[in-house]
Amino acid sequence: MNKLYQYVANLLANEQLTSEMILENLETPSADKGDVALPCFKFAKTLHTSPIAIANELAKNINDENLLKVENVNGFLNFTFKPEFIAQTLLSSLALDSETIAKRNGMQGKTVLIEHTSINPNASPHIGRARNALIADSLVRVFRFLGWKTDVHYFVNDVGKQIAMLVYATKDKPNVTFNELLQIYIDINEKAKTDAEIEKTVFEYLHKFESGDKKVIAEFEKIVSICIKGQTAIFDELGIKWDKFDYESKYIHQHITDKVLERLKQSPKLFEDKDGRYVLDQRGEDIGIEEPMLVITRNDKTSLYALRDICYSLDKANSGADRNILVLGEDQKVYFQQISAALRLLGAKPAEVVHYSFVLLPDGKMSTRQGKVVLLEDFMKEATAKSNTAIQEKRGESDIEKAKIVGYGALKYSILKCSPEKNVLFDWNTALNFNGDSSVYSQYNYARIQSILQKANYDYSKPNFQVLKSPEEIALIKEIARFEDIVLSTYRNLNPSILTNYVYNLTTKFSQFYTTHSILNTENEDIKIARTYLINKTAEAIKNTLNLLGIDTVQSL
RNA sequence: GCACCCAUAGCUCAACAGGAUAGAGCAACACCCUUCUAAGGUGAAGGUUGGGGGUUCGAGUCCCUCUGGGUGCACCA
Repeated sequence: MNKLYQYVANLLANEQLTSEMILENLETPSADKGDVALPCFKFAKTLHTSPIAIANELAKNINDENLLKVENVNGFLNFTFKPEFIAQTLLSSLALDSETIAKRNGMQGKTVLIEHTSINPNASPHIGRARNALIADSLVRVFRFLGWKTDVHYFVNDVGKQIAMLVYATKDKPNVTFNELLQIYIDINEKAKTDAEIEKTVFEYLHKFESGDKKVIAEFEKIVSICIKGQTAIFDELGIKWDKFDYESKYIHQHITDKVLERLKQSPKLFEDKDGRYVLDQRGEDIGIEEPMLVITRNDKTSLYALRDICYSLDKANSGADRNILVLGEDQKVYFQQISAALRLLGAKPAEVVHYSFVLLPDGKMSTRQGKVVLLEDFMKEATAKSNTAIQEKRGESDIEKAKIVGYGALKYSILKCSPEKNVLFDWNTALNFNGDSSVYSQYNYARIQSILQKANYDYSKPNFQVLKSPEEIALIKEIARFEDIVLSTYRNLNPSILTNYVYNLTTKFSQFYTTHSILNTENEDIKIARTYLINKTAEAIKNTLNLLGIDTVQSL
């Protein structure tokens, strides 16, 4: 909570307007108007007076040595503080570390289960799927920062035609590698269009797998293992990890689907249709289709994906976690509503869902079949190559480790920058832009600060905050002080783009300060020490925000 | 056809729970490196917030409607 807001609220509170009522209405105006503003319009109804009169009344009794001026502008009461008071107030109460912020907000020790990505384990992920992992990974980091224990899950869809197809297509290729699978998958799908035998054999495989044929299960496991290893290796390179991989097949082989089906049979909503399949009648539920019905078994009463997903969702709901979050593509919106309705029918609480829209290319949608995709791996390579070239030009020698930090940062930033509900328009130029609104901008300025701090061979741990009073210093201090609220806002909205906006604004304020004021070459010792302290805190705020986005910093760039 | 999401500068995005004169970056134009990293800074230019109604003291933000894009509409996973 903004300390200046609290100060104003305490200053103004009276019998009619409690400090809570005032706090609710306070906002930050543009810098030329003041530091804190109170719009008085909402009080007009309850107090039966005009907003302007209320503002005048409130302003009348204010006599505070820390205020420079209080102005009533058409019902907005604007407060301008003495800069040294702002510096003192905000910096003395500043917290940027996880421990303090977690404690302050009382979230320590709670548990959140987050399921994400869970893509078909049949090929290398494209950047559309990566959006799922990137959003979720940032949320995991935010929860962890706020003191939560995180439990990150991946639901492996190891049952299904897509795996059976790969098993069929690779049966004569004992040493098939992950990178070959995408093309093999595309080819076999093409071939199956004209050759009906393929489909028939594939379904035989699937049937054997489901009914427990050990040999076929081993073949499925081999392919799935190659896929999961291949996919997680890529995500691992980006620092994205899971705690647990849950296999869909478990719900079949351990007969959990049968047990849940028995429970569903207790409900009048479940019926057997004319073909002998079990169907949930979901009419009357808030589901965005005309006649919502969820078919959960085949006519031989074996499970369809929906039933297995209900079983899995039940497990997650009953895991004991305080919160249960699922990051899911917008294509699954209606389907998720259906699973949620089924869960409620069983007396369980559905997950909280974060939907994201797809990544589009300049000439339209991605299409695996047309080969019109940008693979995550290719994006990673391009980003690293471009940043390494830039490093080479600047430093005279290449540095792959640093190039990866910079390149992967740009990759993550370009995708996380967009609010999840909006489509990301991917084009190489924007994504690999290392100037302006990009992660590189923040990493670069972070490195600038580190360079100064290395030369600052004096103690700056106990500064006199009150010597910081220039507009650039105050603007920077205010921005740093927002850090805690920004993390909480990201947490509340489950939206990492709040972090990208913040780190860019914060860095801009630093860069403006940096170009107008000198730190090491300042004559006045007090100012020199206070400024060094300030840039150290700036660096900490930049680093922490970038880390919450899954982006690393470098000491020099 | 029905349902949900989105539409803001030439392009890509902001605008904290409706608040004051809608902000950045990229591109294009003009400046600033003998001073702590120019992957930087400054200036000028760029807008009827897709169209039309409504609610409100106040609407990019809420409601209705139209247009355009994204997504989905039982027996795939």
